[in-house]
Amino acid sequence: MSKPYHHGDLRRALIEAALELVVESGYEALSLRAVAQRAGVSHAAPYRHFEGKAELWAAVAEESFRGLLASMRAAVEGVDDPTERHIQLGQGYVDYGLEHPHQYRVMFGPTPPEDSEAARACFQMLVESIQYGQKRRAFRPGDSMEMALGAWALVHGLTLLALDGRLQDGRQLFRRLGRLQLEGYHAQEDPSRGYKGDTLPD
Amino acid sequence: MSKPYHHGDLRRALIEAALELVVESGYEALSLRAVAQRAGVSHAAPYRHFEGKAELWAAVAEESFRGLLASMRAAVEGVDDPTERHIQLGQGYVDYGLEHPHQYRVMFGPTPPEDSEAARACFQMLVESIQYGQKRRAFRPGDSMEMALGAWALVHGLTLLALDGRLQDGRQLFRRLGRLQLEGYHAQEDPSRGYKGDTLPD
DNA sequence: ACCTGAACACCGTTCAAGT
DNA sequence: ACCTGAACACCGTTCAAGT
Repeated sequence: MSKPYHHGDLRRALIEAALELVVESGYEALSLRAVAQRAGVSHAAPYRHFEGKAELWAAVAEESFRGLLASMRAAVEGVDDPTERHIQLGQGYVDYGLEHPHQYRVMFGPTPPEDSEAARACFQMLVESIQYGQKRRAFRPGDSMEMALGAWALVHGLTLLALDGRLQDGRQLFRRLGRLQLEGYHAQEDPSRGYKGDTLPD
Repeated sequence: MSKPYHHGDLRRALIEAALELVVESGYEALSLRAVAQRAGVSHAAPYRHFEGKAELWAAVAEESFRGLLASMRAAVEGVDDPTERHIQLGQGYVDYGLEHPHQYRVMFGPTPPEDSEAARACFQMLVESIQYGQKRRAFRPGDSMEMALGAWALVHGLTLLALDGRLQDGRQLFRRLGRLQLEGYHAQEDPSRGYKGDTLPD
């Protein structure tokens, strides 16, 4: 009989082993040979399932993006107010990064996955949160993708600065800075600021 | 006679060699052995001047932060209007990152320098730009360090997303998003938003 | 089809030995 | 004081050989 990781799913076992390694020993400890050893196969075996180190890392990143997506989804669960919802979404993002520092480094490290489905879904959540606020006329009209990129840049930047030890309390800081950014996003009645009610997208 | 790099400044020569290597061959090619070879010494020689790879990388990062500082200084040269000045400052930041992608990755890579004088000076420029705008009552009062962190997170996040190929035109995008963030920072006469003229710091 | 073991060309780091 | 050369324990990747 074949061993557990020979159920035709050594690929899966290697990803699991890589995730464990990265969580335990950090970003730098992730070597193909160590992963293979943990999975109980020879150091050459992974090459039957991945083109090389980069592809295994991309798989770990994809897996982690799914975790990020889940954290964002959980954070907005049942929140209806557009501003609160958007803040919660950012909070879910920052929280995931702070709680999974090594994985976050893999996700945005030197070898980011090129076509990550989960990463796109995360960004899509930000875009939809903006559009939701625009539909309710809580946020100003405008390019929702662009405004979402601004939100992404803020949470991404804050998360990385916090992980680099350049921030005191990234979580608390985000709550305040997120609200501050939203002040710029809020609908403003003053016409001199360019608000035009009829340019709202559907 | 001793060779050029033995002028008691092999340390300097190693940093130069490392910078050249990182610019030419990128972030991943930076190995101690390659640096030593380029400087024309044995692979063990660097250990007389640096504790190890991390310390050499930190030196390269410090050098690069000085370049970032210069780019920011040049960008605000002669700009008096607080809003324009702040936008220019961010532009100088983003531009440096986009023009020196590999160095930027070293600066904020897995081994960020712990006590970087130049990095502190960069952040200080952001803080002072906020305070300058507050003094002229162009920006709302509030914790200038916190507002500067928001600005830093935005430019840092945008730069990294652009370097990861997740953005189309980081430069143009920053101009628009920088202005959008500043809308939140602008002084607002509406008292319901918490503006209090007398809480301005000196 | 899938995995192994040896091999190759690299690493970072250490250390006795040279000048 | 400063550098070298050999050595050690690691890498990623390739490939003939085994089952």
